[in-house]
Amino acid sequence: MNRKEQKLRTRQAIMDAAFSLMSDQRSLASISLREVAREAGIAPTSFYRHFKDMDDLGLVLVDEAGLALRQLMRQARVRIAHGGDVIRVSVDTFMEFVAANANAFRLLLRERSGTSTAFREAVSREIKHFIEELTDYVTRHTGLPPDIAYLQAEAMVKLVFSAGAEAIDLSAKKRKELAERLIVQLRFIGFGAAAHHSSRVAD
Amino acid sequence: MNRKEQKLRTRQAIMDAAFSLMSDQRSLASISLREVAREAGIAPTSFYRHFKDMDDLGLVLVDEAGLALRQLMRQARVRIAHGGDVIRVSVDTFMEFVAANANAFRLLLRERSGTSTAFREAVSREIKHFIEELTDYVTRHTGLPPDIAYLQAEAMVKLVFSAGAEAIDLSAKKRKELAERLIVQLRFIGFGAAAHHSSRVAD
DNA sequence: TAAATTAGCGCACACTTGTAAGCTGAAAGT
DNA sequence: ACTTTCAGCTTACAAGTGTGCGCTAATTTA
Repeated sequence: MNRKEQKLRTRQAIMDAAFSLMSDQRSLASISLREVAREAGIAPTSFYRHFKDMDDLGLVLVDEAGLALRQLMRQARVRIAHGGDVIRVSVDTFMEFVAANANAFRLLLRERSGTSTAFREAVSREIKHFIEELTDYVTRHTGLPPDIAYLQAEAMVKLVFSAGAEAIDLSAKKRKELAERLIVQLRFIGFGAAAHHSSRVAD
Repeated sequence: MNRKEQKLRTRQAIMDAAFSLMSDQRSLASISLREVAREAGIAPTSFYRHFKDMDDLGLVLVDEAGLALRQLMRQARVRIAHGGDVIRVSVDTFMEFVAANANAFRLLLRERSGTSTAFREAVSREIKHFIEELTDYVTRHTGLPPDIAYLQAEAMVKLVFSAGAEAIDLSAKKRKELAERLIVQLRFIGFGAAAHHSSRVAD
């Protein structure tokens, strides 16, 4: 019984090693299998007992980052339920996530426009997930038709991710300013979507 | 005199080689100096007669891509002057650029969240340039105060780039659909910004 | 015309990389 | 108690990397 457990522990050590080798200066693509093994404290060839190759590892890491992102959303929902402005709470929660899970977020950002189709698709899925959840929320709370709600949610998520990318290596102060700007911009979108809808209805 | 000219030609051959080695599967970071030299038809060590190292080359390429982007803006302005919807013309022009200069755009996208601070700053500068030009346009054509015009322009540019990133490996048909969605989203922002302004004035 | 400059080359070196092959010892299964 | 399984190891190799050094041949300068 102890055997499976130990294997899982090593597997986790490999994943931790890979994450910790990432930084603003190193992308996953620039990290070698041997480096990861070294950091994880195993022989290079032992790596293969856990992952087919570095790409295989990468996909698992993307999934993990996506998971963290979904936990973030759940946390945001809890906070919103406790009262407070929806947009502000969401943006603040997101910025906290970016600051706390910088490497995970960097991974998502980089692989979004990276060289591997599989990676890009994996990240794409995570973002789509995000958009769909928000679409759902928007339709339920504004009564906007689904197509417009989707456009609004998509624009918002893209803006938030774009701001997150910018925030990732900014000082806390600058990040706060960025968040404030983002909040206003999100309101533009919300307002615009609502106006677009009512002008259509008026026709 | 022929000496300088030949040198420039080789330099250009190196840059062309680097660009042509890039694709959706290969990033600049994954291309070796030796590969570039091979593609350019020179000895590996001859590379150093033109660039300090691959990073040096990369920065020059980012600048080139930025230049192409600015030419794009100029072209869009010409088209707008010839009549037609501003947003639609801009989006169409942008999408044409993305399709025609896929590798240049990919370079910008990747290095925006890449591992080199110098690269990130270089790309950041290009995008900022873009935003400032648009801010200028918005203030002149809507009479919005500069701070709101900036927020609007920033949001629009971010959305456009985000869509460009998505469009880059899409079929022409899907790209067209994406462009249509983008246009609506940009209108949301324009509308929202204007509404935000007038509600403030009303206070 | 003689001297100086320099783009480009070949060779060489010290590394790093991914991964194949085969061994070992301990845990799990019988 | 015996056998099977298998995580992790060592060793090994071929391929690729960046770059220092010194040469050559042609252009530019004086």
